[in-house]
Amino acid sequence: MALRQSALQSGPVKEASGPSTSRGATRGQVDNAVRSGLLTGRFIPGKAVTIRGLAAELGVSPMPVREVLQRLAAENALEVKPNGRVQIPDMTPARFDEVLKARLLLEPELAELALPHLTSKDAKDLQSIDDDIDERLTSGDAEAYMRLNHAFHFRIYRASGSKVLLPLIDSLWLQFAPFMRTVYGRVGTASLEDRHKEAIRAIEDQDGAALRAAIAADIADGMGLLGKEILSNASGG
Amino acid sequence: MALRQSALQSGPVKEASGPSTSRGATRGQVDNAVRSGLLTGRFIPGKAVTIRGLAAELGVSPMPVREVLQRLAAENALEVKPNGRVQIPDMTPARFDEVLKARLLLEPELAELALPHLTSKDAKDLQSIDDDIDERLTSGDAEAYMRLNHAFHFRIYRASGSKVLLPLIDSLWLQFAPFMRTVYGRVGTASLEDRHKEAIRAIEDQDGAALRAAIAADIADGMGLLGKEILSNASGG
DNA sequence: CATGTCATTTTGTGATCACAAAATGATTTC
DNA sequence: GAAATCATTTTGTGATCACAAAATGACATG
Repeated sequence: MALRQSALQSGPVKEASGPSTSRGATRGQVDNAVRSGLLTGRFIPGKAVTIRGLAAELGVSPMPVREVLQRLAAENALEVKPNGRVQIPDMTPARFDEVLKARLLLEPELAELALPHLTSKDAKDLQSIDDDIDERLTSGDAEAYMRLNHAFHFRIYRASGSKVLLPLIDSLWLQFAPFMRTVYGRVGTASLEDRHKEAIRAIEDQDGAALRAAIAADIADGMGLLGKEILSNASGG
Repeated sequence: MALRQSALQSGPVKEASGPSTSRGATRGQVDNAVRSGLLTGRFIPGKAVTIRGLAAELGVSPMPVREVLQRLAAENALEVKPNGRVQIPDMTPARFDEVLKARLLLEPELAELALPHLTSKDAKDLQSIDDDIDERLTSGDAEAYMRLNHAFHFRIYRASGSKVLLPLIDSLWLQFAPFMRTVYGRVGTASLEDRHKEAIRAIEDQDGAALRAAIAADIADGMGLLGKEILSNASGG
């Protein structure tokens, strides 16, 4: 089993909704399930993901699962090995450096692009999310923390209306999230600090340079913790 | 038909090679065919791509085509419309700006990362490619030019051994290539100038800053031509 | 002649099947 | 007892099918 805890979902994905819904609904459900599973760290790096297994778990046929796995493999969220097996890629120091570099190049940029579209209501929503995050950090709920941290960042990025940079960043998050989760499992979340409050302040002030700096610092801090861990575990199995 | 000229391939994709080859060979063939078709501009923006059509054209069943299209859609090289139809995305001014910005952020960076791995043999190969490019430019063979220009850039980028930045840049090229081709179809390739010679010189000198500058200038020049065109054709049909 | 309607065709989707490659585990062999 | 071998099971892949949604084009209607 490639999952950390229980199933991604208890029952079949479509059941009591009558004549189903729109085109590609099942694929969309599977895609969402796997994607959010990756982002919250419910998949373990190195573990294989089987088509039939996932299909059974989600109560669908292998077909939509096959397409979704190919899709995520194209985003480098999954790795298709030469024998066809699909697994969550292992993190390596080189890979980690690249992800960090790419994040630092793209995310501050997109945040600044989003800034003009961010209203004071957005700032309040972000504040609310950040409050939740603080709670989860102290309670040590890593999965909830990851979900909320993602929500915080992408609440900002999505405001940009970006159709190019946003998907690139999406791919990056899918790549480091599973590894991030394993680190939190080892060192806990208590020592985590973020620059969310500085980011919110920058949004309220509509200060582009400050927002850039806050996002960059947030990335550097968060990834710094991960970077230390990766060096101490050569091939963390 | 979504193709510009003839077929992507004349006959069936596997035929006289005995018991076929490795796992996922058919999918790989289809993927290569469509990918290189996109990069050389054989697909027209806005035109729909049908699964059965492509399958018939390549002489395979719809199955591997479905997976490949999903894959390319995940890289934003194709667009899955709400009704399930797959088409080559239309270029918009906003999209264009983002692609340009992303290219300028990522490609000079990756080029510099690749620099230490680039030998004098690579420089010679690049020189050879660039000579070919000059020929094609004067002869006006847009498709060959695009293929060679891609080969030039990615010969550099691939040397980095990157597993993260390279796929991101891959996605970007897949996004602007079809549009690029339509522009060349209108204005020709004669007016094209590039900074390839400066890049080669920088590689020979192992001068990181110079390589960055050459790549950035090459991107700005090449995309500048496209940018002027997009403004004069609101929704380029 | 333009417009709305309806039958026909095309297309994407999800499911199932058959097959070969690969992983797994028991068994044999040294 | 460790290692190699072989039968069994699991898994991915490509093909085919049935179905519903959507596109297409003919036709009727104003």
